[in-house]
Amino acid sequence: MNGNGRSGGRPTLEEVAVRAGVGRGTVSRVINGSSKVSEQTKAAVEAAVTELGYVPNRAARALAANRNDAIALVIPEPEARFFAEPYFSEVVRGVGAALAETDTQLVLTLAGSDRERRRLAQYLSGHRVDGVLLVSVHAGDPLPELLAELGIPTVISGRRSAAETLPCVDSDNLAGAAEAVRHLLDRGRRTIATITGPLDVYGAHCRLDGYRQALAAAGRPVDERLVAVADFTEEGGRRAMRELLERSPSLDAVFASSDVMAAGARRELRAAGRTIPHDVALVGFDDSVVARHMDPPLTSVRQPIEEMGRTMARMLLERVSGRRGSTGAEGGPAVVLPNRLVVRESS
Amino acid sequence: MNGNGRSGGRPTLEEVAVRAGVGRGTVSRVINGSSKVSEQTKAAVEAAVTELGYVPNRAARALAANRNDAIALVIPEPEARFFAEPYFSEVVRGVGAALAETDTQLVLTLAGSDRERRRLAQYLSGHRVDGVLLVSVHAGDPLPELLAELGIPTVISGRRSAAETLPCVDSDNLAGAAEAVRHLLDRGRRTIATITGPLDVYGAHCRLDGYRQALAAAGRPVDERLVAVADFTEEGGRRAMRELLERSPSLDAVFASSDVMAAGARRELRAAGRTIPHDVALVGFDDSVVARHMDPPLTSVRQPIEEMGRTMARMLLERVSGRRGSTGAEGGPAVVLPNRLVVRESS
DNA sequence: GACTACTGTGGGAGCGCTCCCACACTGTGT
DNA sequence: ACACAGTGTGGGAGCGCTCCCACAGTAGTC
Repeated sequence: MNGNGRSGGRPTLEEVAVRAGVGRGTVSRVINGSSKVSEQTKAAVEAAVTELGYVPNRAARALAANRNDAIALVIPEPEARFFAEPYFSEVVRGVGAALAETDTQLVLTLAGSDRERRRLAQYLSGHRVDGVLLVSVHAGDPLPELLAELGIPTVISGRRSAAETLPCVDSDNLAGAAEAVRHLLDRGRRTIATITGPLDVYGAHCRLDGYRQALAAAGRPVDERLVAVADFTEEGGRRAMRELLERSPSLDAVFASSDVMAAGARRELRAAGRTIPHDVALVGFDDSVVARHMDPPLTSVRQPIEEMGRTMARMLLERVSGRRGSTGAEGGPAVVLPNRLVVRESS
Repeated sequence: MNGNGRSGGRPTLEEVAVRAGVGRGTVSRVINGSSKVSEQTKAAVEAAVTELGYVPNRAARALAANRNDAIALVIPEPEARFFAEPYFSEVVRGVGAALAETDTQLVLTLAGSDRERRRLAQYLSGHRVDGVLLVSVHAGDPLPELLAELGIPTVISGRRSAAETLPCVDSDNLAGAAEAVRHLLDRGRRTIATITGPLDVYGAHCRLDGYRQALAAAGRPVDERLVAVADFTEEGGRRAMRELLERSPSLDAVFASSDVMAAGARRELRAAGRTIPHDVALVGFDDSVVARHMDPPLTSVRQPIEEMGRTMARMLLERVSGRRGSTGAEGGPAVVLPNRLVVRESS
């Protein structure tokens, strides 16, 4: 009937100890894979554990050991809407995969509205997680600093600037963009325009740099009239495309810094009577659902999002256990993963 | 330097009590909004709490009260890939919104591979969460039963059959499909075909029923040659469309039970030289990104996914606290939320 | 034979809460 | 005057662990 009845309840470590004919301490040592337990007693304890179906009580462990065996994944809500598409679930999958081996929980927290952010800050101050994974942090976000003050290990995805101080995992935006542009050059395109994201976003900036470097490497001059700045939205992509067509009607290729902007560009190109890829080749970035279902299917730069998630989680776990081992070693390494161009019919 | 130094550490309830000049019990009562505390002492305690920046220790609370203040959202991985698109993030957003008010954590668990499912079962047996949210459960899934045995409150999304026994939240698939078909009839379409999902999936079955009922209500006979069964994939949709065109070349409208299948159908229609919507009107289901970015943009039935998430979470919280209040009231209510047709250029 | 030097092991203390019993105090009725 | 319920309140006990000190046992050394 009730959940914690006398003898029917879940077994405790103490009961395991009695069953195995050893002390509590010994059982604890076995459970935690600690050293210095004779093979014999270890076997006895393990037998008792399986017989009783013992599962450690997480709360008790957390209380006694002053840790949580949980990390938080913080999702900035408003953004999520944009780049949510496969991104979100892929990150989660990667993180989940990395965590599957450990017995660390993944706690999901949304931080969209200001109210939610305040709650989050308060939540984190309660030290209810051992570490935090931050996805797509803005340059001015106070969260990383707060976490540093609280001494909570943090890993972010995507550098906020070239001089990122926090441990982070990023994809090689520059190389990805460069590859896209090189691909267009290889296809014989001569006048390649680009639609960028907001340039205060570091990733967007890198993609533009990649565009420039690829052209430069091919000995082509970079015509600034072929660069249009947008905001990662479809409407923005559309507007940018309109501008580009006006400024350089002779363009024959466009590299958009996101699939969604590419979708906007495609609409505008169609409206202007240009066919894809015949008149204008189009390449996007993200390799999202949008890319796969566009007409024609969009060539796009694929980020290894799942792997980024996995890497982030692993880095964080390392820092968590590192700190537990009293090392204060700061100075975050930045892991940069390669991107891959997925060629489809649009180019 | 270290995280749990002597006097710099986070304040405990006891310290709050001392500061406020009251006993521990009283502070606990105030914190938990419990009854029977005089306004005066309550104010004093609250002052002490803010002065000290007190945040209750979740682990201690969980241990003492034998609850977790956490619920799990179980995501069946393989599926996630398909219907992940906005679905996943929207559910999470809804659940998160509902949880924001309480101080319940959202723990995310993936259950893709068999190994992961075993780990999950083991995890859940540890009673580490107060309740579980199950997304898209298959008819034969043993998880619900396991949870019932463990006495862990559960809410699922989507009924597994007409006689769903578990508390669940679903969208009105039948009515949504019927509305889509009615819309096509209103547009003057005469020969409306449908592409269904696998019929052992209850939701797919309902959508087909909606199709039939709408036709019947309009006094149209249901021609079984206009029904093609597919599997929710794009390729399946394509194949089904091919069949339909062969069997009934004169069709002038198609209702597909998912946007992805509609995308497949669209490809096949194009290949067959039919224009959309001029020759054939097309309607999908889900109102996913695919629908918005299709060419032409796809009319689709929108499920209130975020609200479903919110509702699920609320139901679960209710059951969790209900059970805590020792009521064993079983017999799950099924909440069915209305769908809405989003009309775009494809019809 | 007494010394140190390990290796395993048992179990006390304590983590920060909640639960609940006991104890003031107030009133009200006899 | 006495008993009685009712309201606030204090604080003991205990949740199930981990940490760590103490101690028994064995082995090697002077």
